[in-house]
This record gives sequence, structure tokens and C-alpha cells, in this order.
Amino acid sequence: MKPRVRFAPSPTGYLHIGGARTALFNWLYARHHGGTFVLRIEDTDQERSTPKSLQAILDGLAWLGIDWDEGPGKDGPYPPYFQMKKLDRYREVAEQLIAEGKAYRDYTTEEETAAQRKAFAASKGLTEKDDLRRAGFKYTSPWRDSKEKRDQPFVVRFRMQPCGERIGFDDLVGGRHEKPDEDLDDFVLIRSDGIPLYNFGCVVDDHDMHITHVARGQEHINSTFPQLMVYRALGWTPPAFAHIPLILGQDKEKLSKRRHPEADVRAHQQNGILPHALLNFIARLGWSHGNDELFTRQQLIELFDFSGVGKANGVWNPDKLLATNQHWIKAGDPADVARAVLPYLRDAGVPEVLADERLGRAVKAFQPRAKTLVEMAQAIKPYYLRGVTIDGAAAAKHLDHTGKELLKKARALLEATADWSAPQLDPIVDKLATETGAKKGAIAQPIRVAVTGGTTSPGIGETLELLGRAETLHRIDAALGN
RNA sequence: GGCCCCAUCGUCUAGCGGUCAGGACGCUGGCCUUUCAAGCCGGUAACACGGGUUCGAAUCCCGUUGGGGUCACCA
Repeated sequence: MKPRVRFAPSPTGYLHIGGARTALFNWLYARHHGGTFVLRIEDTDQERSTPKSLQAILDGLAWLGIDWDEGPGKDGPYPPYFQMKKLDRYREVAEQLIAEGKAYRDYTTEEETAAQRKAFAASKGLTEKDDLRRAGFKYTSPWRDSKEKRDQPFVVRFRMQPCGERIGFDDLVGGRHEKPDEDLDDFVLIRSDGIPLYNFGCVVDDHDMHITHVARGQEHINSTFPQLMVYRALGWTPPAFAHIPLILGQDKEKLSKRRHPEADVRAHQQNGILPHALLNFIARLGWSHGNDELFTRQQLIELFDFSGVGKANGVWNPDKLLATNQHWIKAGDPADVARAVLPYLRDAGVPEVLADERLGRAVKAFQPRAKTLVEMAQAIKPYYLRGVTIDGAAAAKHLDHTGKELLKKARALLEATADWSAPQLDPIVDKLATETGAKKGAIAQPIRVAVTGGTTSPGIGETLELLGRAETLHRIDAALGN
């Protein structure tokens, strides 16, 4: 049977880097096995869900190249893919559980529940919720299936009937997980407004959508137990689970949107990270294949398996992300990189630029020199402008009297060059060095400073070719003070 | 705090009873060189601790310590 997996984000913010990795692992698993990747929107948090967030998540996935087979905009056999569109279905399943005595209507209001907590706390001289649990607080409904409150709003609670049994599952990553059923409370399935809670909606949907493998963050390990109870009560077979270790910030805390800017996938896009580089990096955070570090998209698909996923949480390492990005910029096809750098060039203030042959050459020159697309755009920009501002220190060092004399000689040779191409341009430095007895650096640096304004650039030939004959001579003349 | 999970260089990790404990990032020495990169060669650095099991433990078991997660009418 082909696996059916899903990524089920809640549209309450941008695509989180942890979510992106969860999506990636699911996607890779589906693609590896020729299965189906489902995107389901868990929009039951009415307080926080927004259309804008939904769009941000969709955009993030699209940018990363993670496509779904069923989900928003892609009809599949088990719609709908938005939880808010199948409220009746949850209600129907809940009613079934109630009818079978496995769940009940609880007419207790939130206020009453809170009061019960407070009373318990007071009796123990405590205040904190956490302390209540330690002190043995266990919720019991005063209004379970109450007849007299028949027309009042109610929540549907799962009826735990602990019998000292250990419930458990075999995790594809973490191995066996067990917990005594006494540890579970009567948890809420459906809120008083008729909207299901995560532990219920998710079970119903995974079942309805024929999900075979649920890969999600380790923070969900504990919620797996109540979900297992629901599966059992309904007589449904649970999917296989794979709980993926978390990504921690450099402070070793769980990557949070509040404290960690790197948690935002868009931040990396803005910083000039190639989508594939980010994919490669987050794949390696938690998953490994021997000593390999760099993977193409195709290789990831071929090699990925949950058996390669480790158990320990991983710390975000910006340096390594950068190194990975640098690699893929360098290794990429110049035309592809050119296309990728285009938006960054526009942002840098080079609106007229096109992904043409000339940009291709510029990209090629800077591929080994840029760690990010932002850097590359910055580096390329001066080649698209008329004239250049020369750095004072660079001028002082290389455009002194002798520097200018050599520059004049170079200019003459340059002007006489018929074929304005790197292979023709480069030897001029050697030629002049031989003629004048000056060192190559003494020839090349004044030229470099004159045409780029600074002391660093790609090879002289490449640089001049990129600039073009007219602009090169123009800048040299300007540097010579003509 | 209860419950759950985890533990190899600073970081990501390989290792699945016998290895000089390997790779990558970072840091660092050198080579190359017309600058800057890139590239190439080398170096630095780890099995958290304590008990077992075993002829032999990074690998298996227990405990300690440390880190993380989770305890809602959020997901």
C-alpha cells in the first residue's frame, strides 16, 4: 500500500522553520515511496487563524518547492481539507461516541471549571495550575450529561475509564512509548461552540483521509496518547507515528517565533538563502545519511527514510546554513542562479536588469564569491551602473603616481584590444608586467581600483569583460582625472 | 513539580560489542595566486558522570546529572 502522509499546519502565523521541516520529511517520505502528500489546514483556532497566515504558509511551501497532491486548490478523494468546513462530520462522530457511552456532554462552563480549579488550589494553599496537578487535582464534571441543563451549551468530553492499562505505540523514530491510562483526564473533544479540538479533529481527519503515517514534532508525543484512546473508542486503526526531534535556537530553547527570527522561513528568503539550500540544511538537522552533507532534491527523495532520523533535538547553526547556501550558489547552473538573484537585484536598486546572457556572466563571476543572493546582488550591482565611486584608502594605496603611470599604459593596451573578452584582456597584465618589470599586482590593482572602486573583484579579465569596453575606459579615465 | 523524551568535538552528526572514535560547519596553519573568493593539503576539538553485564563497552542495563517537551473549551 502506498503511504499517505500529511502536513497539517494551523494558519496562525507564517510558516515556521520547524513546520517546514515537518512538511519536508512528510513530503520526502511520500515522494520516496510514490505515495500521497496531503496538505490539511487545521483552522479550528478561531481566535488566531487568519487568511493572511494561510497564504503565508502556502507561499512558504511553494517557495521551498514542497507541493501537495491533495489539499487547498487540489481536490482529492477525501475533502474537505479545511477543518472548519467539516464541523458536521466531527459532530457526527462525537454523537456516536456519546451514544456508545464513550463520551459525554459536559455542561460545566469554563468559569465553573476555573472555579473548581481555584477552589482546589485554595484548599491546598496553591495558585499555579502546575502545582494543582502535582497536588493531585483531577477534573470531574458536576454536570455530566445533565438533564436539567439540556438547552445550555456543552462541551463533549471523552470518558476515560482507566483500568490500569498501559496504552502505547511504536514510534518510527523514538521506538516504544507507553503511558498508564490513569494519567489521562477526560479531555475535551468538541468545544461549546461546536468546534473540535486538536486531539479530536486530527484523529477524525487522519482516519477520514486514510493517512498511513503521521510524522510531526516531538512536542506531540504526549498528545498521541489521548488520540490513541479516540482511535480505540472508534474502532479505528491508528496510523504509524514518527515523532521528529525539535529544532532549538542557539540558546537551546525550542525555536519560537517570538525569540528566534530564524524561525521564520521568510526571513531566510529575505536573507538570500536559496530554497534548496534551506531544504538541504533543515534535512540534515535531525536526519542523516552516513557522512553525506550535500544532497540534491532528487537525492533527498531517494535517500530519505525515518530510520535516518535521530532522536535528539538539534541546535540551529547559522554558519552551516550559510556554508550550505554558498555551496549551492557555487554549484548551481548560472542561469538558474541568475533567475534566483533577479528579485534581489531589483531590491538592491537595479530595476532594469534582465536574466540575460550578461547577467549570466556576472553570476558566474560571483558564484564562488557570494554566500547569499543578497551578497551576490550587492556585488553585481556596480557593474550595472554608470561610473563608480573610488574608495579613498584604495586610491591612496594603488592610484599614487606610479600606479597612475601604469594605469595609463594599461589603458592604451586596453583600448587597442579588438576582442573585448576575458581571454584577450587578461594577458594584458602579464604583458605589461614583462614590459615594465613591475609586479603583476602593481599592474592589476590600479586597474581594479579604477574600475571597481575597491581592491577586490573577480579576475581582471572577467571584470573588464563584464563592465564592457566603453564603461571600462570611462572609469579609467575618471580615475586618471581626465 | 507530575509525566514523557533525549545525551559522541562549540554546533550538525557517523558509529548499531573489538575503529588510531570518522565526516561536515566553525576556528586555525600552509599551498595556489594580479586582489578577493573558490579550490587543495594539514591542525584543533567529543563518547556527561557513577555503577553494573561482558574476555572486551561510545555502543547493552540501572542510577545520577544535565537539556528539552508536555500538562487548555491552542495546535
